[in-house]
Amino acid sequence: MPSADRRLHPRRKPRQVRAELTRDRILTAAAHVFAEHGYAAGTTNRIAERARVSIGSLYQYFPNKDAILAELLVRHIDRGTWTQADELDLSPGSLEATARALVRDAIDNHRDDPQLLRIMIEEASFSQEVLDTIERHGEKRVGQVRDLLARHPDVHVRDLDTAAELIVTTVEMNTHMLMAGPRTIPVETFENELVAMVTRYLRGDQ
Amino acid sequence: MPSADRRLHPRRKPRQVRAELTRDRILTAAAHVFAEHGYAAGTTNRIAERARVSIGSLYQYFPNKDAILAELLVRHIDRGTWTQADELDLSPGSLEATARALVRDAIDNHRDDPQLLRIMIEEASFSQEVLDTIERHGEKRVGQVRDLLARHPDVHVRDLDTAAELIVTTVEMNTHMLMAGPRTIPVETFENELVAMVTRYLRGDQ
DNA sequence: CAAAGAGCTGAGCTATTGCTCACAATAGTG
DNA sequence: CACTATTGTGAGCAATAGCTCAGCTCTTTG
Repeated sequence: MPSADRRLHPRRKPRQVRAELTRDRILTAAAHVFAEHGYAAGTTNRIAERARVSIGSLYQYFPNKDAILAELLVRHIDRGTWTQADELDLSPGSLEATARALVRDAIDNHRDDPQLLRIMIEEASFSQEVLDTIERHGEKRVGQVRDLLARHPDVHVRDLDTAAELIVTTVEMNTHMLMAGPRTIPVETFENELVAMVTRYLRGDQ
Repeated sequence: MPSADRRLHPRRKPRQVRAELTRDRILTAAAHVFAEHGYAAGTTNRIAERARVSIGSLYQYFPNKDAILAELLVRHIDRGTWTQADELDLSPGSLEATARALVRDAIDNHRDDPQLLRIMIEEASFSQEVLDTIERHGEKRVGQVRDLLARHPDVHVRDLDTAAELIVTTVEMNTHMLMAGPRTIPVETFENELVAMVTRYLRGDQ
């Protein structure tokens, strides 16, 4: 299992529609296989088999296994989450609504394929390039939340940076746990409590 | 990589001191190797090498690779954490102290070897037997917290069970994130904010 | 001290993986 | 249609993993 292969870009760019289709089939299959078997046990041969594509074709578009997961991850990140946060009500008294927006965003983000996201978050040992992408994305989110908190009149916390980091992790991870495990708590209950937690923390009236 | 081997118990029980020593050496080495290379790349040969023990000896005490991580995990779980929670002050006004105890507990639990714990939490694909152990441990903790909340006069939340689950996950995961990544936030600041969050949530004064 | 069993060794087996490459099939172009 | 570029194939290679086993060394015991 070669771990430090830096080449993540396809060795051949698709020029015909057929090729683009094959690429997509591979990615779709990979998503299913990774979600079902995990990253380590999700072999490239299995992916090719599931995509009804020869193993050779797979390696025409992806230089190695890591690149497949990387592409999957980048696609997931780029696919417009976080669109709601810009158009938020920042007037006094709207803190709970703001918190709810954040929580909803996280929940939506996990709905598509919680298993695959689990793999991507937990199992993968990524190359530095991909790790940087994740890191940047995380910082971006924290930054956005920080700005949001800074603008909102109802927010009273000691340190904005810490608060932002804390909130992002809390919302993300709790949602993650809820969707990953056996659904023992109804989603609405969960959402309400999580929103309550974030709201009360941010409001800060002791 | 056989994944569903149910036999987790050693094939030979140590009867001489020498054997017990070897076993411990293997476990210690495994902890280091897993922490350093991750689970997948932490090969049994590497573990044996680091333990200065032949690969054959390793397989006399552990039927397979999974069993090693399993033992490591069980040991970590069994090693008395959570001792503080029983002797807590439950009088009115002590809510923050209670929350702080929970947070401190989590932080202490991560101090020994955060890397190894990271592996154990994230990377391992465990057998059902080990998963059950983890599950039971998690439920136990949530149960303890639930009882704690039920007893404390200052706690005002809608649903105790959800609150308990939420708190355990939040405290655990935030701590986990803090210790795993590059220490960007000082521990005291983190502790204070996390305590504030939990306290305000539990107090529930809207 | 000698027999017996516990403990230990490591070359190497089996299985599997990520991946290559020589070739075949198909699509685009004059 | 002929020719080229693009796309697709899959047997099989090299590497490496987990793990076995025949036989050695060390402890214990009488």
